[in-house]
Amino acid sequence: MAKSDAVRFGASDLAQETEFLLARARAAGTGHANSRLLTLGLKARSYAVLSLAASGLEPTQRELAEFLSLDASQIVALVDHLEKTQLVERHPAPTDRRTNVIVATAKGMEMYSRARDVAQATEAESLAALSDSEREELRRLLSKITL
Amino acid sequence: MAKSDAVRFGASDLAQETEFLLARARAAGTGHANSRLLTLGLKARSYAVLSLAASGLEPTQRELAEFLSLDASQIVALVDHLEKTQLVERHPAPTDRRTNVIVATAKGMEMYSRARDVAQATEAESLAALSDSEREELRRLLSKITL
DNA sequence: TATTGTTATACTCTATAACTATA
DNA sequence: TATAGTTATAGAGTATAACAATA
Repeated sequence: MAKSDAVRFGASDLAQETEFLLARARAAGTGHANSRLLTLGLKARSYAVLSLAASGLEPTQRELAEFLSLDASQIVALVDHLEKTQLVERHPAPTDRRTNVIVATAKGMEMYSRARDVAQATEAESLAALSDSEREELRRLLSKITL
Repeated sequence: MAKSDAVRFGASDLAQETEFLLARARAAGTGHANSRLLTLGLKARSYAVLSLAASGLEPTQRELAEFLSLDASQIVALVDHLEKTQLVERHPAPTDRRTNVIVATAKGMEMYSRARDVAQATEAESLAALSDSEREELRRLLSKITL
């Protein structure tokens, strides 16, 4: 049985469900991104944290948890790792001593620059079947339902 | 700090990445679907298996693994559970005694009918921000990159 | 030799609760 | 009382390798 025989299920009810297509697309996309980013010692999740740390927006850990749909305790582990590799730092917030603001170090900024190139190349590959205007439309629709 | 303060990151580079939006949309969608389907004793993954079992396409376990992007060993557990609750049956394939074909029982067909209604209602809710034509366009774009 | 289904195992991810220090 | 961060832990999801039966 050839590996591509399962394409016949493309006609199934399931394959018409947007939720299923969404899950399938992101499984493929995240898999791709993880294997590429791994060459830089990052994964999709630590890349996301690094990106926000490098944004200049000075996110707190609580904000990272909310925006990335992760639990606060997971952010601790991710920031621990990024801090250990000296890509980000925890800065005490001047207004609230309970709060840490996460900012990228110079090394982190440089790593982010490289990682973003990798991420964008990966994305282009994942969306290779779409035209430029279709990619733009997909992004528009996704941000409409998710932001 | 109010919970919705993290929307300010909507302007970040990360929020412009399709991969990130994809991951976010499916996390919300699968979460929704799981909690709704749980009232029927199903999850998104067992619903997907049941759907294909009920399709009349007679998938093998290997085909289920491939089409659902899951490992063969995970299919074993999912089919075990669905078989234990008498929603599907393993039928020996006439052409190859190694192979099982997974088919829905009468009870499974009836359950699928109800579960599909739930899944479609959930999907409509997840995509509430989109017009009908936008939903159709999103589905078209996703199936283009994933099938 | 290769493949289907199975079992076992380990690793990652995710969710929960409890604790501390601050507010 | 409530919140930010932390720790610990358990459950779910995922990946890998090895095995028996069959091709």
